[in-house]
Amino acid sequence: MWIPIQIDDKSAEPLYHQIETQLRSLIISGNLAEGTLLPSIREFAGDLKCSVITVRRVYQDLEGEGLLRTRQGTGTFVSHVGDGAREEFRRETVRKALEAAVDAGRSVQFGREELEELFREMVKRKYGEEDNKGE
Amino acid sequence: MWIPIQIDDKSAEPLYHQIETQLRSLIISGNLAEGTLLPSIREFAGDLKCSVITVRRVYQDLEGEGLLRTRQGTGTFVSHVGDGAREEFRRETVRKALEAAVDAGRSVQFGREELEELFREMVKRKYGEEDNKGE
DNA sequence: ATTACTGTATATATCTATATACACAGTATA
DNA sequence: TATACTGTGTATATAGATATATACAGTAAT
Repeated sequence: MWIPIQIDDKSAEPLYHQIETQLRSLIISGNLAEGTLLPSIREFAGDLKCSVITVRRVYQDLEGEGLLRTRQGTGTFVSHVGDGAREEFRRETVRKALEAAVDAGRSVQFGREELEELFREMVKRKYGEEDNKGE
Repeated sequence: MWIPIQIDDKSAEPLYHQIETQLRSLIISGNLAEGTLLPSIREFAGDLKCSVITVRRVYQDLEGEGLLRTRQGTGTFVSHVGDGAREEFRRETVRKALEAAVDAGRSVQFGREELEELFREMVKRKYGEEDNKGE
């Protein structure tokens, strides 16, 4: 099975992290349905041109997050993520990042309005084009 | 001269980073006026119970950001930060953090409204108490 | 049982971040 | 110039993050 993962060699972001982020997103978004058998660590490593250890780490991490289930000798599957757990997970991910951003603002004496203004700008820039081109 | 820096030994945040963040905040906020002679790296290291190298790194980093000026043999001073540069600096700091947060949201398929809602919650939680106790 | 797949465990290599010691060099003043 | 401060440069220690090779163990089908 083919999983669409794009690796950027020039990025400073660690290899395992790039894979994790993208695979996680595929699962959370439902692009990989519950029960899907993922490629074996060796096959996936071949596709991604990395070692099996790196793929294994990704599978292990996502299993730790409850997104995958593994059975030795059989393979690694997309596990069932209840709506509650899925929402909790999505929310926590974003909440942490937002908290860091608000803390950053406070550390340089950003006022509430000032922060909100900059946030609106960023949202517009990042979400704004979605109506035009659906990449 | 005494600089109010609080070190949390239990924190996972690196020592140099805790010092940098707080000292930067003191300068940006104007609590340390332009031209102020900071403690020597040795004196400051004594206050903070860390090595002079760590203090030096802090001074060096903040000098790189244009917040400090150093003259060998004389000392390290708070440099003049023009209003433009100060605003640019504050804005960039927060902009980066906000961008990371919005990217995190998009990576888990957060919609615009959903993200804005969570942001409002966070702002309320972090800024909300300021009317009650002025710490 | 043999084969050919699965994932697992251990040990290791490499790099970066963090923190340090200590010898060196500039500055100011008596 | 001697002294007593300032910051600087080099070399090093330690821990954690990142990535790997290789030998091991479970599963399923022949």
